[in-house]
Amino acid sequence: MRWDTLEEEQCSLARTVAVIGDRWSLLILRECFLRVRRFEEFQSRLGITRHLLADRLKKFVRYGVLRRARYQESPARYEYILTQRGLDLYPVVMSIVHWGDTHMVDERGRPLLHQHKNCGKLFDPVMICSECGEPVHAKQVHTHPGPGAAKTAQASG
Amino acid sequence: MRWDTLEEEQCSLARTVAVIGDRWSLLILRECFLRVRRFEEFQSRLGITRHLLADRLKKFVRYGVLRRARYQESPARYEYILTQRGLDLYPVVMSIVHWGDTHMVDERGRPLLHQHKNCGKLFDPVMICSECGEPVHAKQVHTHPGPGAAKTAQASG
DNA sequence: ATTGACAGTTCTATTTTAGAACTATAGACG
DNA sequence: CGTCTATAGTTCTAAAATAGAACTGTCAAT
Repeated sequence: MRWDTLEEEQCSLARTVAVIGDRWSLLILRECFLRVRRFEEFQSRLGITRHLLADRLKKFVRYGVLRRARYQESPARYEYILTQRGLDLYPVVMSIVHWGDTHMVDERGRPLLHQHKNCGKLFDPVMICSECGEPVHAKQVHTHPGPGAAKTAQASG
Repeated sequence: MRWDTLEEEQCSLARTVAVIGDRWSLLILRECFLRVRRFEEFQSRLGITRHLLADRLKKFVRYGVLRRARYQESPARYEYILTQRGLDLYPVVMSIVHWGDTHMVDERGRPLLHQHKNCGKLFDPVMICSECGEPVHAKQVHTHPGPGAAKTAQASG
């Protein structure tokens, strides 16, 4: 398997991994959700090399996760803003953060707390079933091939 | 930033990314949730090089995501089984799959459908607030420094 | 005695990433 | 006018990670 064919796989996980499945992409995405938008700010907060940052931002724009918006004329300056497609990655980011909060914190506790504006409380994300509303756990799920499944027996998810 | 210090960052996302934040790790994890447990089966399903597979499995064992269990004596043979810590990564995997199902499918549709055994229906994962039970979206969340926050202003999530 | 299954390890070539320097535009400073 | 700073990149070489293939060791079956 080559990485440039990853997005062509018959697997929604593999295709998403083609977009966000490397370390810098996920860290850049974190910054996006913390309202960072500009090249210099991404670079200085993350310590990423400018080369890679430019590459990853281009990739996100290409996949429609970010859009490049001019915020100033002469000299033209651009910032990177989450699209709806990018905002839809929020559950991915939050579930990653939540696993870290649960399993990777040190004795000092969580680095960041999340407040739900709607109810005002500090919260954790919970994954529920869209149909019955109950929390879903790995062992309660059966998978079946869907319409886009590969013909041959193949890993998909 | 060097990758070996990623897990020491004051950020639950960065620490989790140290565990699962590369392409092969996420694909291996997918296979784990599809009940794959053995070296040869991971290798043949994924096409990953044996070198990297051995490396990633060791890393998962080191982080407590998988445990290496002997399933046969003479010759000793081992398989890799999700721990509770590993099972807790299910929301991460499902949210990635769901984003792919929403934004990356081709005209044939989803490769895989998910059935919730409890209610019997095909479902999508939905992220809700643990406190009020309502779906949570990016723009409805405020973040605050927690007890484990770095002293200096720093990106965390 | 040979083959095959299984779970790795070891080796070299290629690709990716790190780290630093460089480019370009334009306003502010003196 | 000439220099400095801010911003958003691009280009270059060195180091690290990954790809791809071959090899190791144990034991059962033929």
